[in-house]
Amino acid sequence: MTYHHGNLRSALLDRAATVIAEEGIEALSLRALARDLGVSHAAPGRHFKDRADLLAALAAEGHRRMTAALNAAVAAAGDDPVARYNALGREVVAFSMRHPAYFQVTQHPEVERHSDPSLMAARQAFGDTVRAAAAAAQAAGWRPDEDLEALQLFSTAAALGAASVLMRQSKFAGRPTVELLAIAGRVIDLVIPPSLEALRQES
Amino acid sequence: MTYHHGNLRSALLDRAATVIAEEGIEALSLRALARDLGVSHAAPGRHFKDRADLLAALAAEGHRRMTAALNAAVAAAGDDPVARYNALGREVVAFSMRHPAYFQVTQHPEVERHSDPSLMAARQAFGDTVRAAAAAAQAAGWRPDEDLEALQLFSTAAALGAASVLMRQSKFAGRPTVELLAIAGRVIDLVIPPSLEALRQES
DNA sequence: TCGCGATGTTGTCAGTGACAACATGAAGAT
DNA sequence: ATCTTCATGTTGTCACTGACAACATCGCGA
Repeated sequence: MTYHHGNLRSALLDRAATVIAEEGIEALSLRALARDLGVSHAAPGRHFKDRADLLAALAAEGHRRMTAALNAAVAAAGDDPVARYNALGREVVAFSMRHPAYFQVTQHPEVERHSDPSLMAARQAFGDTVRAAAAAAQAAGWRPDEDLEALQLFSTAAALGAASVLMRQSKFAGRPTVELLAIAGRVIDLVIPPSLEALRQES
Repeated sequence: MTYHHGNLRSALLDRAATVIAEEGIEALSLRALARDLGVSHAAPGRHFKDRADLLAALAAEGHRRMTAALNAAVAAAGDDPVARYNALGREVVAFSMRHPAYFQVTQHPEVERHSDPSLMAARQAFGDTVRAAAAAAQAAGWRPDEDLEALQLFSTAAALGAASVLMRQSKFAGRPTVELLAIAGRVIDLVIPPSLEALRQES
């Protein structure tokens, strides 16, 4: 019988994402992951310093995937900076529905306390993407007199907050994703209109 | 030596709030609470069915305290429904800073999955307070054409999301509370202006 | 004074995380 | 082909945890 799994680190991360999506972060157990993957209880310790280290790695990957998705959504939205930031906000919620485990782990307070370089770098890149899009929208005419830090806090809080509430409030459970995305879209439109043209018509 | 603590349930909840504020929810341990309070490891089991039950009780208390604080803030804001809802939003963030443990436990996904009747009632009362204030603000002229469910999601996501981000993002750590409340105030003003008069001047 | 329920206690079991020491596999150097 | 080294498995152990059982004490009401 072979001792070498060959790809255990990736398998642990993938399996962890499945468990988190199904049962939540607190249900994650290194020993259970090892059992699921057919290795001994100490094998995960060869790839991750401890349970927090695995969660940090998963959160780093989550941030990277989310940043990539946001950049893709922004690029697909054309040249209008207001439409681009609106698309970014909608993609935050869409991403959380496509990847509940990655989203949850990026937002979990236990993980945020972990000072892992890879995670901090991924978080920084996420912040840079949001900041650049917010600054461009403001420069184009959205809330020009507002402090950018407050604008950023406002828009990320609304998008991340809406994603979290839609994910876990029982009143939204069971509703079709397309309906939840529509509600989220209206929330994002309250944050920033869907286009510069729409912004001009508001004023 | 007396066997009867006399007030163990309350002491457990108080001590749990302290541990959560200092170390986070995942650091909470029933045995450690029992040690801290000088009782045996099984004593907490006489007051709470399990660890999740204690967290649910703490979250129920957190919701009750937050609802009371929101109602007080709304009442203190006078008769203008727009000013009242703005004050409610600011109080969400102020409460989270005064009572970090209660706030965290009300927002924790692990706790939200717990179907405890007292917690669900407290959550319902919180939702009723927010819904009533949002409906009154809308009736007075704030976003009159918008779906109330989307408006509510927008405003609660922004307020709760801002509170969470200010609490745990390292870029805000160490800043004086008065400064964080000022940033939060600007975020809430972006959700809803501070008065009906200010709302009229925007249009 | 007695009985009963509330609320403590000691004890046990299974699971966990973390770590140590040992075992195997793969890759590179000779 | 062989040897060495590092990566990555293994078994084992310890302390802590949650949960539960059985027993012990306390307080209150009859």
